[in-house]
Amino acid sequence: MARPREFDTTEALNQAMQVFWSKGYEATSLSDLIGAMELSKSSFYDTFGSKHEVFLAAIEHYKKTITAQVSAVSTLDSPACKLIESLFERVVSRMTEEGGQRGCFLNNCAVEVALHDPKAAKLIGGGFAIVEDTFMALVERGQREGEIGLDKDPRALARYLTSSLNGLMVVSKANPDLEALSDIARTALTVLD
Amino acid sequence: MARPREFDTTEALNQAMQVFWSKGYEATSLSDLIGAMELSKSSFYDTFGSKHEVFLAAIEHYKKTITAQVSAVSTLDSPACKLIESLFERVVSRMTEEGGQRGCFLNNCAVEVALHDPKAAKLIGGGFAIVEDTFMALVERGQREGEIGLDKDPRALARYLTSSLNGLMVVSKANPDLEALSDIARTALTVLD
DNA sequence: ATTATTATGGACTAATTGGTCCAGAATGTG
DNA sequence: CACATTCTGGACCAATTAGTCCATAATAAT
Repeated sequence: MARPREFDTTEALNQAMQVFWSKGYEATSLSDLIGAMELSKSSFYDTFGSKHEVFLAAIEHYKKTITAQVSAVSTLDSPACKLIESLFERVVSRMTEEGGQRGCFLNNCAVEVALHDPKAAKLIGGGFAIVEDTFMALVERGQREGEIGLDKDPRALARYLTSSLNGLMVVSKANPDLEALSDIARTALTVLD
Repeated sequence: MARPREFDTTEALNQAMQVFWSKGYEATSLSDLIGAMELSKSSFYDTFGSKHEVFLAAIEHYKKTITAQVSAVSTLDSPACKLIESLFERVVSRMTEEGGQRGCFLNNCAVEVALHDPKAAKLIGGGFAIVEDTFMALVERGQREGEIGLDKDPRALARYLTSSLNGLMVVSKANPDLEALSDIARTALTVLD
C-alpha cells in the first residue's frame, strides 16, 4: 500500500492554498488539507509542522503566483492605461463567471485573519504591496506616455487602485452582478482621466 | 441561583453580533456566544435555535444599526458632498484608531461566508443595498445642489462609493496606515468632481 | 400558598478538532 | 541480498465542537 512518491512540495502547497482559498482558514480542517495535498497525516506534520505553518506558506505561495501574473501583464507593450483597465476587466469577468467567486486569496485572508494573526497580516501586507508597486509602475509609465496627468501622485493612485480592486471583490461576493461590477470598474477608472 | 431575568433579546443579539464581528463566524464558539449573551446554553437553544440562526439574526441586527447610523448622517443639512466625504473620513479614522480594525461586519461576513452560505449572502446583499441606496440619495441631492455633474449616473456612483468603502476597509486590515488610507479616500472622492 | 411559567446548571452525546507516535512497508543504494 | 532512508496507515490522545435533555430553582400570577 505504502508507496513512497517523490512529491512536489510546491505542488502540495499549491493544493493547500486552493483549499484555504475556497474555505477560509478556520473552516479548513486537517483532513481537508491532507486530502488535497495527497499526503499522510504523518508526512504532513513531518514536512510542514502545523496547519498554521502551512497557512503562512500558502500565503507566501500565493504571493509568488500573483507576482508572476501581475508582472506578466505589466510588461506587455500596450499603453499603461489599457493594462490597468484590463486588470480590472479581468477581475470583473472572473468574479461573474461560474465558480469564480472565491475572490482574491489575499483579500480573503486579510479580512478573516489579519486582525488576530500578526504573522499572516505581515505577509498579506507584503502581497498588497506587490500589487501596489505594480500599479505604481504602470501609473508612472502612463504619465510618461502622456495618458495620465503629471499632476497626479503615482503612489496615491496606486494605493487607490489596489483598494478599488479589493472593494470590487468584496461586493461581488454578496452580489456578483455583471452590470453592477462594470459600473464600479468603469467609475473607478475615471480617476485616471 | 437560577433567577429568571427579563433579558433584552435585542441586547443579547447585539452582544452576539459583537463576537461574530470580532472573531468571525467559524472562529466563534458556542461558549463565546453564551458568555457574551449572558444566558445559559439551554436558554440559548430554546430562544434562538442554533448558532447559525443567531448568526443570521446578528446580520439582520447589524442592518438595523447601519441603517440608523447612515440615515442619521444623510439627513443632516450639510451639502451632500460634504456628507459623503464625512462618511469616508469616519471610516478612515475608525480604522486607524486603537482597536478599530474590525472593519465592517457586513464586509467581514461577505468575505468569510457569502460563498458557502446563501441565506447569509442574501442578507448581506440587502445590507450593501441599504448603503448603496443611501449613497444614491446623497448623489442625487448633490446633483440638485449643483455640486455633482448631472452627466453622472447616480446608481453607478452609488455602487462605486459602496465598493470603495469596502476596499478601504480591506486594505486597512493588513496595513492600517493613516497616510495610505487618506490617499485612497481622497483619490476615491475625486470621482465626484 | 399554590400553581404555571420561565430560566438554569450541568450531565450527557456523538463527532471532530489539531496533533503525536510508531511499527511496518516501499524504495534506492550498496 | 542487505541496509538505510523515506513514507505510510492507523491507533491514540486530550480538548473542543454543536447540540439535547431534564430535574430543579426562581419568579409572576392566582
